[in-house]
Amino acid sequence: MAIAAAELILVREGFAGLSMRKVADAIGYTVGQLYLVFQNQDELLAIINERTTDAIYGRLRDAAESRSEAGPRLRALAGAYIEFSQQHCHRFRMLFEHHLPPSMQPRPSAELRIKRMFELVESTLAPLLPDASPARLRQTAATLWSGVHGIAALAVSGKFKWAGDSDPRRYSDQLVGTFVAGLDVKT
Amino acid sequence: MAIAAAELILVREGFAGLSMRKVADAIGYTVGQLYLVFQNQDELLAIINERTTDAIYGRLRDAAESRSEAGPRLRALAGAYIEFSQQHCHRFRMLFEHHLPPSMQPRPSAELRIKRMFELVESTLAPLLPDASPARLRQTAATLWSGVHGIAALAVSGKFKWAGDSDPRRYSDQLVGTFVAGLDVKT
DNA sequence: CCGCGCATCTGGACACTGTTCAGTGACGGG
DNA sequence: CCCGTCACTGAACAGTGTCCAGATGCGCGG
Repeated sequence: MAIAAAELILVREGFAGLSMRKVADAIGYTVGQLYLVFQNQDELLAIINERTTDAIYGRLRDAAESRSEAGPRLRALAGAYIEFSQQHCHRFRMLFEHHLPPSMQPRPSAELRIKRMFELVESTLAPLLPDASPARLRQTAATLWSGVHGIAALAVSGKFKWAGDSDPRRYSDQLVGTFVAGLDVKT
Repeated sequence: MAIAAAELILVREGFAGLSMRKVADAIGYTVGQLYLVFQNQDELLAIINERTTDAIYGRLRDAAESRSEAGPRLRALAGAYIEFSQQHCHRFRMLFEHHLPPSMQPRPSAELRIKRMFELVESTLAPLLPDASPARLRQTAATLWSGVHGIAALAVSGKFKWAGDSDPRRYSDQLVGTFVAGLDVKT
């Protein structure tokens, strides 16, 4: 399958080294044939990104099931996200660094997957905010998860190098822990 | 100057539309001449990124001076960061989405600038953690700032669209506010 | 078994990218 | 006036995404 070959190239050579000709060569196809299957390169990349989103979601779900209490569960979620970003840094980076041209709108299935991920965070966070309105719960989940994502993004970019300690798990644990503690204060 | 022209193209056409030929044409140079000034395209982009970092630093410093109390000051810092990312989304995106090839190591001045930015956050955070060790202070600053960066990054990518409320300032205020409240709990 | 029609696929072509470098031109000293 | 040196040019190379005229193969009617 073309998608599998493309993912292999992505993992091995990174986002910039992923060209249509390489994918075609890898599976014995012709470039032209590839354009009969995919509308253009962006569609292929978008499909890979959806698969990456699925993979992340799977990791998060597994991590959530490993703990029952809300606090540790959130920490496990964040840790799984960080870990995925480190292990599959090229796939992770492409997911957030590749942008569709304005002429192409994202496929609806892609937005569904993002929504599903946020909802997982939301439902994990819910027990900690029993009295919050749905809107507030959603906003809080988005805030916390953006923070976790920021740690993953900067870690993957190597911007933490200046700090002697470069284990991003420590940052995510501290972020989730402190944020949750702060939530308790306000209730 | 070539850099100014390149920044103009970047702002108008985005990161992907910034080619050496366009820069050369814009200032009446020849491509070859550009390669006498810059070693390659990556160096030009790296220089622009340094200027972007400077611009962000300036905004943060101004924002820090507008408030005296630590809490509001941190909120102002985060707000300025978010605002910059929205106003100069293309420059902001290139700063974090363009990666030097492994063969090129970053210029030392670039790392200095990043360090300077983190130190600004650190010194603003210091009054809230009077008893913390320098290492812990540094880690806490990195954690908080990564979170703020995550909000900016996701907002610029349009990943917040699914949430009805898309004003990223609200997220940053909540993140900083809750995080600081959480810090108080632990002391 | 032959010949025709159709769908499928191919490989080259086009416009673009970063990068290099042989050659052209201008300018100044003898 | 001639020659040397230097700056500069624009063409060339290898790569990219994308498209399409034409070849190629395949099935079916005769």
